[in-house]
Amino acid sequence: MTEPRWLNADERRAWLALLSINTLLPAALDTQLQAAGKLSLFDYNVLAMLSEAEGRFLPMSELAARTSASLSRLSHVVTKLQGRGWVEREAHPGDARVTVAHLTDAGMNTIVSLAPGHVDAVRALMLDAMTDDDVADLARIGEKIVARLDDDHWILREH
Amino acid sequence: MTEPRWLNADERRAWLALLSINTLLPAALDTQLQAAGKLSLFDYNVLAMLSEAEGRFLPMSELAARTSASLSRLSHVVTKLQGRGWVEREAHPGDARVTVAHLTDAGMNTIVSLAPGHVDAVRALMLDAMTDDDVADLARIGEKIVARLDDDHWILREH
DNA sequence: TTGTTTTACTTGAAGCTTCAACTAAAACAA
DNA sequence: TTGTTTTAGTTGAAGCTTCAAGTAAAACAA
Repeated sequence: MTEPRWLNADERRAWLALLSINTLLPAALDTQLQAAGKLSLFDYNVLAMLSEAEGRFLPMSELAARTSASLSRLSHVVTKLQGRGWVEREAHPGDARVTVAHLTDAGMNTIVSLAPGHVDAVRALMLDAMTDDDVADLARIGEKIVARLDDDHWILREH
Repeated sequence: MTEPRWLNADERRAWLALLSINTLLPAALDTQLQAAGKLSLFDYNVLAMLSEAEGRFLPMSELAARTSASLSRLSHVVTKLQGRGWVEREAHPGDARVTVAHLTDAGMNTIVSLAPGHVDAVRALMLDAMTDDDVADLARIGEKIVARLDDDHWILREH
């Protein structure tokens, strides 16, 4: 019978802080984006990832990877975004299994108009609380955790 | 016309890492808890916060604060946990507006049996990826962000 | 070639969260 | 006291996410 190793003080502080950030930060960003354009943080990220991709399109699988989402979740959301005229589904020329999500001009205009307010919110809610060293530390530690959660996560790919 | 200040490399890395952790970590912990006891991470935290409170009870508002949740969300979840016999609702003696949530013996047994597996998962998914210094840095930076999001958040109260 | 497995995605239902509206008691103001 | 505001919580509906099941094409195996 092995005693479970309990959390020490720093471990507990780190874990509880992450848990709280996890709930509060997306909620605050959702509120901002909902007010600015009636979309969620996840919706925004789908549009943002497409806007940064070459040709503004990506296969559903790749888009799911870049938004850390399940294919099912993404499929439902793309259907919604398609209904708003921001995204279109297209066939992949080489592989008939693949669906390509394509950001429309209307979708591009939407993200361009929302980006400044969203970035301001990210700054106001977290970055402004931190020194430059803090930001560098968080980037380093955050990427370690991401690597542990998913060792070939797209953000770890060298650019 | 002011140009929006865009994110620099470290800011972008920190933000994208946090966003990914935010999606992947709760999902992985939900999976573990779902398999171990058919409950969500949020359900677990409600039970955990009650189990650590004196007398194993807390007003709904205080429990909502300690789980970073809205009262509405908590109310729905407490109804569900009540249905499973893990929590009871009681009247507050001094203030008739207040509902007190009380962890039952069955609820206590549930959390005691789930805690070791949950802590192991938290270790495996994030803490084991970090050095002791990383953990201390994350605790410090995380609490700064929490303070920015909610300046009198319960985890910042001195103990 | 034919059968099997894997990959990529979609769908509908069930469960969870948010939102707006509501109730009721406590606190405050005149 | 009476009226107003604030606090504490609940509820139902709408929207979102997950889950299980399904489709169809590509890859692989014999």
